[in-house]
Amino acid sequence: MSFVIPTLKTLALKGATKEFISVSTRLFGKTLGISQQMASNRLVKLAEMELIKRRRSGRGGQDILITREGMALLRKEYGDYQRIFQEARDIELSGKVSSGLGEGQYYLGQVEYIDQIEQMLGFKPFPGTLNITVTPEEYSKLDLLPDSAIIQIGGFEADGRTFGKADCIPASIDKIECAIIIPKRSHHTDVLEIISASQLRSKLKLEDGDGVIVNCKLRHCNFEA
Amino acid sequence: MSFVIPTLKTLALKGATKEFISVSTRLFGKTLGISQQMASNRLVKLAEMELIKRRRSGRGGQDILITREGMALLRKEYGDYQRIFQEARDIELSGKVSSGLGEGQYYLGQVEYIDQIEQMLGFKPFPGTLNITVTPEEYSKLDLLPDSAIIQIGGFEADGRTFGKADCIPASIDKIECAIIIPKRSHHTDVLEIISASQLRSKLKLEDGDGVIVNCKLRHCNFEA
DNA sequence: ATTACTAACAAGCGAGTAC
DNA sequence: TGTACTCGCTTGTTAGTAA
Repeated sequence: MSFVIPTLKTLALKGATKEFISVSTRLFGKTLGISQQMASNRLVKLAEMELIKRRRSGRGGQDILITREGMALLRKEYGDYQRIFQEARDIELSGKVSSGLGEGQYYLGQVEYIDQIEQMLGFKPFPGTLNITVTPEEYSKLDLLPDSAIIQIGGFEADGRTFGKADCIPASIDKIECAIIIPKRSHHTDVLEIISASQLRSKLKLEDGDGVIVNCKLRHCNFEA
Repeated sequence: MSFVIPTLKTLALKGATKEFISVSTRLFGKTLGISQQMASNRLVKLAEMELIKRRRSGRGGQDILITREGMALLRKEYGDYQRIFQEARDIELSGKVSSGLGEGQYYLGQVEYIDQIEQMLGFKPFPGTLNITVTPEEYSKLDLLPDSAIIQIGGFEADGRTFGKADCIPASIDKIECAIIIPKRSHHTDVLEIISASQLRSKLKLEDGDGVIVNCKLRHCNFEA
């Protein structure tokens, strides 16, 4: 699957990031230095992976648009290069405090999750989340994070039910240590759920609609064991 | 050769950009999701291509450092992503006017070169170059340019001599149209040679040591024919 | 513990071709 | 024009192993 990134990148450079662009397999193959057949094959596979959307256009042609997942892949790649050239400005997400129970809330009622969070993040979470509504553009900044910045919370089974996995991203709000928690299954793109050792809403005197900035913590990545 | 970029990128993320880092083929393979043998193989090939430098370190280990050529490759890749995410700030190189005959000068005495420049760049070059001394860091910004921004001037033979190729990059200085000319063979990393329709030195009233900024022109890239 | 060879296998690729 | 299938050939990959 080593062709995925270069192929996607080439499509992105042609402008398939925002709208459908017309792509012929012959010309596309030429720009990639491969045959028409392989170009066709790659587009088929990319479509199967749901990294691009394809649409037939009159007399045999086709139009291509990169999906959200595809863009997330490219954005992560971009983040890598920013880090290489040390222009990785800190990743900050800004949004507004909002009410409503998120799914992350649910995690804080399960002992297995609480124990994992305490062990992995170093604090015992307050049993409640602070919800922050962000724009999809802000949300997509999370894709810039390297894998090393993401802490996986494992799922488990209890009472015959399965409890899913979640990603945690260590962060801070107004210098207060916290973490973004993202349940693996559910894909919102507009609300961040924040956990912390204390109740952030009262500690920071936040009310619905107040603007907040979440600073994601980056760690240096080393070889894995 | 599709492994080159991902392998180099991984090494860069580990810190092989500035100094030798210790790399074991087993662990390196693990981070790349390939076998120890393949990791070894890739490092050998990267070294053959002179994209990395290798050095043995005690009891079988090895140290890796990415070469200038390797970094140039990564920087070009980085430029692509900047363009995808539309954060491609204009590429500007700043330096100081200097004297001395550059090699580019030589091109402007050959009719075959003059004709090509006029045809490709749209102006008949003044028979002399403006030399601009830049830091290696500034110079390396040229690696961010996409291939589509670079115009190739072909070589030729005459009088039993071979005359080499050159790259031209359309640019401007103080809104005056010009181009950077880079002979293919010679690798300076500290002086830019500028050609233009008129004598820039007199037109812009420049003297040795004056600071100038060269703005590279980017064109939109489309599918090639 | 290393690195890197060889041999067997798998995956990637392009030519030819059908639609 | 266009896409995409099958079929050989080539290349990439791993296991086993030597150093």
